[in-house]
Amino acid sequence: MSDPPLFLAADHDHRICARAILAHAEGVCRTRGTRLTEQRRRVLEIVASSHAAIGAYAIMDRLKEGGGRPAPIAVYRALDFLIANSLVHRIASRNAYVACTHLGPHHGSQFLICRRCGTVGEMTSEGVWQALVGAAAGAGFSVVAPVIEVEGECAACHAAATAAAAAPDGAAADTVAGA
Amino acid sequence: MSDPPLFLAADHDHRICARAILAHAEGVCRTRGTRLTEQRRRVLEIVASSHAAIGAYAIMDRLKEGGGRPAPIAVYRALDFLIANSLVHRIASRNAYVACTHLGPHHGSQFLICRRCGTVGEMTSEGVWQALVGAAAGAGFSVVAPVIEVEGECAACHAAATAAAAAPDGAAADTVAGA
DNA sequence: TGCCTATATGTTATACTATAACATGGCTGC
DNA sequence: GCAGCCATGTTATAGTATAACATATAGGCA
Repeated sequence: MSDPPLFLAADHDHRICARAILAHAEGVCRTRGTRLTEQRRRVLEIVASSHAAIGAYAIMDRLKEGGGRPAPIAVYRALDFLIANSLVHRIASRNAYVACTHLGPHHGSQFLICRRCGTVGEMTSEGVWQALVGAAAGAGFSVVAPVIEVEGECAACHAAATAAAAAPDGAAADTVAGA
Repeated sequence: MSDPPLFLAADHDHRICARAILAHAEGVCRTRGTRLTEQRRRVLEIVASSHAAIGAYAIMDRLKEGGGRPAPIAVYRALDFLIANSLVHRIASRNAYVACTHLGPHHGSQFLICRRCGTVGEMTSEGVWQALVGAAAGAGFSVVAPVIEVEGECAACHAAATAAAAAPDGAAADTVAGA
């Protein structure tokens, strides 16, 4: 079990992540005979430009920076394609989208969404899957497509918040926690 | 472990469910000193009128049948109150709402949504919770508010679909499965 | 090559979901 | 009564997603 960490340090070189995601997408499309068109590629690049989820209209705004005047439907079409090919995931609880970082076959991811920094970690826990399928089966329910999106705190933000709370009256306290 | 079944038979007397939900709501409000106003009660009645999730605008339409002309915000305010008091749950993956049927204290429900009949079963599996918290902790993530919404098939619909698929060329096949 | 077809994109309009901002009403405790 | 809080009314708008139809482009095949 040498899974890569779900949450990378804030100062990691994100270009490496983005490149890996794009390279993977090209491979997937080549294998399946589908087309990673310029528009789809640009949407994927934008979605993959950070580990936070991004909304469809924010994607559209980013596309406009490139000079075009895309309509919402263009973004949704690209997202539909990317989601159908498991290159992007929809975060239903946020109406937003993240690039898939689990670059291999698997059934069902769980998304860990940090409430402070917004970073989304994609987890594929066999234990969670089995617990869920087992519990559902106990109710006679057969699982098809689980949506598991967990709001919480990533390690870095949790540590920062804890440190801020412990500080007696430091100026840093409200820059992180706010409450 | 004598939990009530998550999915009741299609022909169950739903008035009993609805009455229990309303009675529970009255008890909760009495205990907390909050007010189950007429508007909130009517919204809860509508949400509790079936075990399927219902959208905010469908609730509004149902309210109109009663003669009023409620604005969307009125429905959302009532829903906010009901959700804050754990009397109603939001199904993020559907932008819809269901009445809480787990009438006691608990942390985090899992929702099983039948793709055929739309019925939502509310499950509170300790095993799923522990698996999720444990797996998240392995990534240094502390869980605050999980959203677990599982699309699948309830036992009744699964049985009906299986029977239809097994029938050689029965007329009933496409009335259930469609594909 | 040139046509044909399937797929992708453009264009316009609209549906669906949710909230902001401010005014009004009504209950409760003094 | 009235002060304060909570709930509701009213109007407007923000945010998310899709329908319907026209056009363009890539790639296969005669």
